[in-house]
Amino acid sequence: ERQPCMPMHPDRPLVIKTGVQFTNKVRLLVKFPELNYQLKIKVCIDKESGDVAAIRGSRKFNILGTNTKVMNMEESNNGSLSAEFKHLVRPMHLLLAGWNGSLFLILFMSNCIDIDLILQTHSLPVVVISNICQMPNAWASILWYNMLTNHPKNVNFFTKPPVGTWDQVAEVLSWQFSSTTKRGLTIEQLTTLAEKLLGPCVNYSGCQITWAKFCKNMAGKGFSFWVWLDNIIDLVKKYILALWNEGYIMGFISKERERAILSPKPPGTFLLRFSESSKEGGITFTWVEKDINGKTQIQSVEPYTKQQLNSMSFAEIIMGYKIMDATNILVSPLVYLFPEIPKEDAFGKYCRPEAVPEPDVGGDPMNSELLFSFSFFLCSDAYMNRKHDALPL
Amino acid sequence: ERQPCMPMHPDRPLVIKTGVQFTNKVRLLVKFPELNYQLKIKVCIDKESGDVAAIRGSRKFNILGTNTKVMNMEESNNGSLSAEFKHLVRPMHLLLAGWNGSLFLILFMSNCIDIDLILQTHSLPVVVISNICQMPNAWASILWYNMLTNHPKNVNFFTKPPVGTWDQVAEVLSWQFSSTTKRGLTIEQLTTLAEKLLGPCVNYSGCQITWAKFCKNMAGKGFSFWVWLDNIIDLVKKYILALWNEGYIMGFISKERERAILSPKPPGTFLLRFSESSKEGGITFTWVEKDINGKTQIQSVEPYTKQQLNSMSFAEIIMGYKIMDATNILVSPLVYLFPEIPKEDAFGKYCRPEAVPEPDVGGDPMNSELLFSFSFFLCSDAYMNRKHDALPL
DNA sequence: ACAGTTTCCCGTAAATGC
DNA sequence: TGCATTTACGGGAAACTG
Repeated sequence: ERQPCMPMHPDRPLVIKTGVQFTNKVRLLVKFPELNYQLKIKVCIDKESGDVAAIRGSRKFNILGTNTKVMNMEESNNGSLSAEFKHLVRPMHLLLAGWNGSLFLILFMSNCIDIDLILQTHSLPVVVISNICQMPNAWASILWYNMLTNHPKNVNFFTKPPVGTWDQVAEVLSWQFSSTTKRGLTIEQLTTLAEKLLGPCVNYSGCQITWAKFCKNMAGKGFSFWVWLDNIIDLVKKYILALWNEGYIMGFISKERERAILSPKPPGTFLLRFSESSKEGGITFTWVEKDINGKTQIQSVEPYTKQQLNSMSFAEIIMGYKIMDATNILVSPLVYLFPEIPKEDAFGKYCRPEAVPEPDVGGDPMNSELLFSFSFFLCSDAYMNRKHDALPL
Repeated sequence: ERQPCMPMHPDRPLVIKTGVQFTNKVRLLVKFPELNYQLKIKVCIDKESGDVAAIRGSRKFNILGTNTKVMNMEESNNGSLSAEFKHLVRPMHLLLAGWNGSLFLILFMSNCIDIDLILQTHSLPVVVISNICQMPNAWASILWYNMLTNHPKNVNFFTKPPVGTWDQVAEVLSWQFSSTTKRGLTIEQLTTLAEKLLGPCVNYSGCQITWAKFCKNMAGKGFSFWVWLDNIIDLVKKYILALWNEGYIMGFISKERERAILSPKPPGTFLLRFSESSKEGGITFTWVEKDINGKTQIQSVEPYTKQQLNSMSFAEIIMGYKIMDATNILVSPLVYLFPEIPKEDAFGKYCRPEAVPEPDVGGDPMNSELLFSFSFFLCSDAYMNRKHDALPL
């Protein structure tokens, strides 16, 4: 049977794209020998509560493919029953009421109605998207939900989304980096982000952040804080992963603080920072130089975009960057990566034969506990990865 | 009702991609007033002959969407009957036996069996592809078929594909340029192509070219003559259309002839030519210069690819190209476009504000006659454009 | 093993709906 | 009218298959 190719976002469970396959395995954690070979599981997707009653009158979503399966013995797992649903494609019309209300449940029910417990379970709330461009917002919803509630099926969560504290948000943001790269966010980086969300403040701990602050357009900008940050995460993963993993990218630093830490440094000292104005994610460098009068100047280039990084690696750009000096000679203004790493030491090894980025980054993107929900004795791995990702339960 | 967006290849009828919509209109050219409002047309796709008998036992292709339509009065067209089939999506399994045998027919049949003529028609043979990367080969099949036969439905044409003469092939090749740009191929360009196909020869007229020569991998190369040329056509259309339309691109010229015509010219004379080694389509320039000893040298750069032309237009590349001269000063080796057009006159206007290519190129890619087939009184526009292209019949 | 063919699905652009 | 959302489909890459 055909295996789908690796999707771009295997690390973002609980988001389903219409027309894209996903799989889901249901296991029976308790053995009922008399039920072997006759337990059927039906799957459907709905906003309802999970009661069997709600299944009638079900509407809006079509789950394509077989939606009923007979559970069978699992070889690997001490003989417990399981059923794996594949090909749950789901393409057609749905009535999403905007992002806020668009949480759904995937329901699993058994045909076992002759014993007096109803075997059923469901996923955590999922978000359905129709185009990959909706992934950032969808993932933001998943993050906010799991950050702020342990409720297993509150599909109306976003009708009045709770506020989070900066401490919670900070943990989630750092985790978004650490789960897909080898490095999370430092206190300094997080403080810069806090200032971006909340304005200047002595201590951000305990400050409240609304869903709107997190995911609605920032004042005067055409994009939200999260979309901006998510594009930076994407930039890091695809273009500058090695440099990020090495810790060479300060990334999030305010212009004021940048000036403060660079000014005392010798000319040629530079740091790498993300663009604040670009929605698409950009990275630039800022360096110290002395002007003709010997006055210290802080300079930087226009941020590099993903397009530009396609044709040359950022390490090569840094190593090769030259400007015209006062005597009309081309010189590199970049000498020491802040605080004082010679740029050759930091970036030389990523230049020569074509800086090969390391695409293998491990890490579970979401605390496993959050992703499972139990109801009676049925268990669904709500971690709805595509088929390549065998989930050890 | 939704209109699909403009496909990339509206100029390549008779090629159908699985999963992509196409439309087809059937008209009744003779009026039978008593038949109005009760004439139904059924469509199907098959390798068979077009006999009604062949419809039973039809298999392999699913035409999705409504495959039966009632013909209705056409407002614009003096009250004749017509039926337009939209959404003839066709996605699933088929049994193609390789490119050679993969011609199919689209059959249209009416329900009118109470009068003793059977109203039916069919398309010219079509090629079904499953990925756009198969388009070049598919289009080559269509070209070869229509170049060499007038048979309306010889689906077995490629079981023993006839040879063509160079004269026929030359006409088709030139037409591939003239139908999508404002300029066909000159005798000189065609002669270069003939030499590539047939080797050195005094007079190519009457020489025979096999299907294999045209469409199977060239000796020692991983691609066919046609794939190479088609990628050049694509390069021209997408990246250097204006320059091509102006006639600035000599393009096809052998290295020997290039040397012969450039050598007598003053240093700085250059011409533009396509890469012979790149499957993907590349363009380069070759110029005359004098070496330190005053000896005439012919120089050229590595061909520019589509990737590189994405970030800078070819005109800008030409205008900005500089090399280090003997005294270590950057100079442009390009002065006169062959024979003696100052490069500023030719390319200056395509540089400044971002060379805006003119995407509007008219021209019917294929002689209309070839594209229609008639059977009794039904007529199908086998020119299966997507919906944007209203076909004046 | 391999090459021809199909499937998968992202990402841009266009169309649609609200 | 504008914005949110969906559809269309090219294109790169993986998977499949004879």
